[in-house]
Amino acid sequence: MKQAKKKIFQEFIAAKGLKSTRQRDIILDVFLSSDRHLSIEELYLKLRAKHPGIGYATVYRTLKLFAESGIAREIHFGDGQTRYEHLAAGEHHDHLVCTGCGTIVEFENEAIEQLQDEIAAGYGFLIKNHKLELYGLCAKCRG
Amino acid sequence: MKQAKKKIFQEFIAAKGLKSTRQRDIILDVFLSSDRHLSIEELYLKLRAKHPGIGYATVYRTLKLFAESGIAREIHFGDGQTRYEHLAAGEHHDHLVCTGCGTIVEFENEAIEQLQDEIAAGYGFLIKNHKLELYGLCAKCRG
DNA sequence: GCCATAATTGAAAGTGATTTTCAATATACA
DNA sequence: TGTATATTGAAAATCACTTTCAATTATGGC
Repeated sequence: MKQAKKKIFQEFIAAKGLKSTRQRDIILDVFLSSDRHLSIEELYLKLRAKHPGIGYATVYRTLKLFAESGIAREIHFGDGQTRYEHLAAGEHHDHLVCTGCGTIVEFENEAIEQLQDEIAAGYGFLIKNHKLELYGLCAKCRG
Repeated sequence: MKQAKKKIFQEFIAAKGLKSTRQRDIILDVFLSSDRHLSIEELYLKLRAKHPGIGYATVYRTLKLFAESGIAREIHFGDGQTRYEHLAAGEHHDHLVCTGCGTIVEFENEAIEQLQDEIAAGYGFLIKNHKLELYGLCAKCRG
């Protein structure tokens, strides 16, 4: 599935008339083998550890391309940091965020998605995507 | 209901040992008589039209106070702008955002809220608040 | 009202995250 | 291989706020 995403990205690059570069390969590789929900800063530091030559701007630019190509999604948890998570085609999930320790849990719920579509339809909207985040305290932090 | 919010804010100010100022009164007044979901920039411009003396920093500071006092809520739609919406006590709603024309529709759905609590409970979380935004095209923009 | 104390203000400087600029370099294709 | 064009890294610029600071303004006691 890592290979599948790499292939999708290569095709995206080719279709756009862009070029395949050493940096993009490295960033994609490190990105795909990282935890999900990594902030750009965290990914940059991880990259720098093995590949000191890679610049900040390149990481930003490349992550945007990942999102554009569909293999990644940008997420904001309101802490001022942008995060990207890698995503399989068609996959979708929402987040539970612990405001105590920062733990992030992913979940999927078909019933909620369906309700959303119904609500949207009621207002004449055609939903393209959505964002659902639940903020609270995890079991540990509830004390 | 505008009066009710003004009263809540006055009480908040008093309880915190803060002062009631001309600027805060003006900003609150303009804020409450504005469309919901106004960005800070938009509110600032609207304010400046009638009250040229009011500074940017004061608007930012005052909106934060509104949020703290409970009469307003900060919202982010991922366009890099912070918005504030005025809110009646205990009120909660979510948003439908048209990515075509920017129209924002508010909605409430008890069934979704309940499902959220169930999901959260399943992971041991105690939910404090949540954010649900549906992005898509409104009836007009579906064309 | 008058004073003293402390909060508030506006302008400007400072932040932090992200973007842009630009000259040098690398890639793709003829 | 040559050439046109995309990409890169470093540094400067931008954007949306936040902080600083000296001047101004409320508030409570007398």
